[in-house]
Amino acid sequence: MPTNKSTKVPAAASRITMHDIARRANVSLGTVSHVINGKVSVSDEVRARVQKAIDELGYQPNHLSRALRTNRTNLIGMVIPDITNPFFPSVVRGVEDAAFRANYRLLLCNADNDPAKELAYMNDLSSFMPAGIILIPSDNHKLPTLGQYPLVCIDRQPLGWNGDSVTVENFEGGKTAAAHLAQLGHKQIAIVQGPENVSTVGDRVRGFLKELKRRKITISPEYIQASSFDQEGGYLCAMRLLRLVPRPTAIFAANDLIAVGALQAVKASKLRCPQDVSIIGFDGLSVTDFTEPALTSVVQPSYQLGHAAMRLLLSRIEGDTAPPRHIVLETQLKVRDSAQEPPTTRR
Amino acid sequence: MPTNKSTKVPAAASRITMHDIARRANVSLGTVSHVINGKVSVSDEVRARVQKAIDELGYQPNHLSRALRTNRTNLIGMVIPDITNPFFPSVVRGVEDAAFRANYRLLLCNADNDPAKELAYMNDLSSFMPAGIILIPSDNHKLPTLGQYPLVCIDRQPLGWNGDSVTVENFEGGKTAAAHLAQLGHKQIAIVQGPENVSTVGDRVRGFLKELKRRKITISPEYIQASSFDQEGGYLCAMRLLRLVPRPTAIFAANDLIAVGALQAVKASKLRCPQDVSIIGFDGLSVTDFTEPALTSVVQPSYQLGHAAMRLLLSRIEGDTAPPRHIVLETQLKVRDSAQEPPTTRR
DNA sequence: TTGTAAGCGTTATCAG
DNA sequence: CTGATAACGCTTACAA
Repeated sequence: MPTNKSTKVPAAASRITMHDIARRANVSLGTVSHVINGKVSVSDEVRARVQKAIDELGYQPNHLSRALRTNRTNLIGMVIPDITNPFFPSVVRGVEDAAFRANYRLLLCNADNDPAKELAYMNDLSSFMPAGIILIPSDNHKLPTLGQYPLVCIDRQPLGWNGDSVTVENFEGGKTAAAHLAQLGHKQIAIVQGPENVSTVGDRVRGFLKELKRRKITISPEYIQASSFDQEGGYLCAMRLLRLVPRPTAIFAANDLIAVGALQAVKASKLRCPQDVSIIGFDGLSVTDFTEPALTSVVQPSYQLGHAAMRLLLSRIEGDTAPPRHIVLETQLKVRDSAQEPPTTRR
Repeated sequence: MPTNKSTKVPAAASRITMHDIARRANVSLGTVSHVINGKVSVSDEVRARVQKAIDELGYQPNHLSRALRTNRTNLIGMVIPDITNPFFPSVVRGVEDAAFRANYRLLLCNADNDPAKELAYMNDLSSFMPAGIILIPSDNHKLPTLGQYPLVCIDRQPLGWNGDSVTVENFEGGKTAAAHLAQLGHKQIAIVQGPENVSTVGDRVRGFLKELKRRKITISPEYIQASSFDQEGGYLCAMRLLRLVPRPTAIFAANDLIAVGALQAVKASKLRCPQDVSIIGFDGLSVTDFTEPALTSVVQPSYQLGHAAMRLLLSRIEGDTAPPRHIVLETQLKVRDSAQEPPTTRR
């Protein structure tokens, strides 16, 4: 180990600054700035000299000092509930791709499904002077008054939020799922819904029920179970449903993890899916490819969700002051192997 | 729509600064800084006055200007191949949790498995004066000379990299997998390995082969297939293997997605897993819970990988100048249902 | 077309 | 213990 009497880390070799460029190119600091930003015209000769110096010294502008001056960074704050939830990575990717193309960078925060942590992050983010923020709320709690940057909410909507948003047609998606089961001939249909304080869930279930009603299919209260948004919850709720008499011939799960749990419950009950019980999920996670049978599911365009949100945010950043926009993306039924005709009507 | 003659967005209400605090508390700017940073002692009376002003005005320090002065932000740059790959989210989460606790924030970049994009991001990151960088390399390409901040490499190792790193015992993990299959009685064992330019893969396969050799189990070259790191690759390679005579009784897959593909190939070939063909994967992704049968796999501690890397980085940030450290985490065999005795030796 | 200088919000040095 | 003041690296009027 090298002897080092000083307790301090030696100062890192400092970066190349515009001063260095100016000195080497024999021009003033302002001129360097002019060629870099291209807002003020500069003679070709000087421009070339400056450019040469930039290349030779490998100069890279300092985002921070620039931000301090212009009052805005090229940072986009993104606050999500939990990157570990398989629905979110592709949303994040959608945001990042759109951001990267426009030369913005992503400051990612996991609020951990904790509104307090979410708030802490939102406040903290403002210290970075972000160009804008994208939020996937942890639940539908009310948002405190925001800072001075544009904000777009994705997926779930905070209570009373009427700023920009990008969501999917949860209500329509629910209807689609109901129509599919009804068309297959199901009459005994059960629902495993998710947590009540998540706005998307309510919409899905309401759409589902509405479509059933339209088709004069009634569903008694004990056929509706509320679960957490995971596999265990789906398993437990489905177990309860499968013991009912008459046993439901189909189960609508409010998301795919619940659907996977329900599938396991069917198997654990020595029943077959889809021959005895059909299952239909929501989300279109890739895990639905791997189950046996592959899950029929209402697919959300998760990547598009992020991408659209970022594009909307960009327009705000560029000064678009139109009234709040609410972009709603379509869902799509992906028919696979977990739903077919109910046993009684089978030929 | 409101009439708005000006094309410019009205200047946002500017944030509260230290000047505002100073004015309200009737002290100088420097004094405010002193109470905030606590490095210089301040009389209780003045401290209270300043603190009161801070609370009343809801002051939050500006990270950017602070960074400009101190030459360091509380940002951690993290460059990963693709957040959409199910192995990475939990690594990211591990990093973020450790970072958050120490009051650092995460700047996340998807290099998209593209070394050029990776390099671009690494350069760009330095413009934010990050306190440090965590990199999961896209492949084993050589790293260019880095900037002045500490860097920790996770998982895959760049060629010639001898700085700090956190990896898992891929070699040992491979041996474990081999030992498990051998103990079950398998003799006809095949391998579907991943891309050659990813350092982790080679280690897994080498460990696997070494253990087989030690046990005097030979494996002919056509039993080893190279696949991409995904399900399709696994499916195709496994299909080829299953047509060989004698047919392998077990397949070692270099990662879980490959294993899932292999499982589908077994089913498509009208064979049963594990009765006819055993499969063992690597990673311990949650998808292995959902397949039928559930996959036996060598589990990597992905969250720990990120967490340990961030803690190592923190120690560097705080000035630890010890020689490069190479942390190697253990893998663990998770025995589930996809591997059992080969058909011939079954009682 | 080029240069000068003020200022963004902090920290840190040095007098008072 | 408190207060001026320079400096961090950059942008931007404005002057030359």
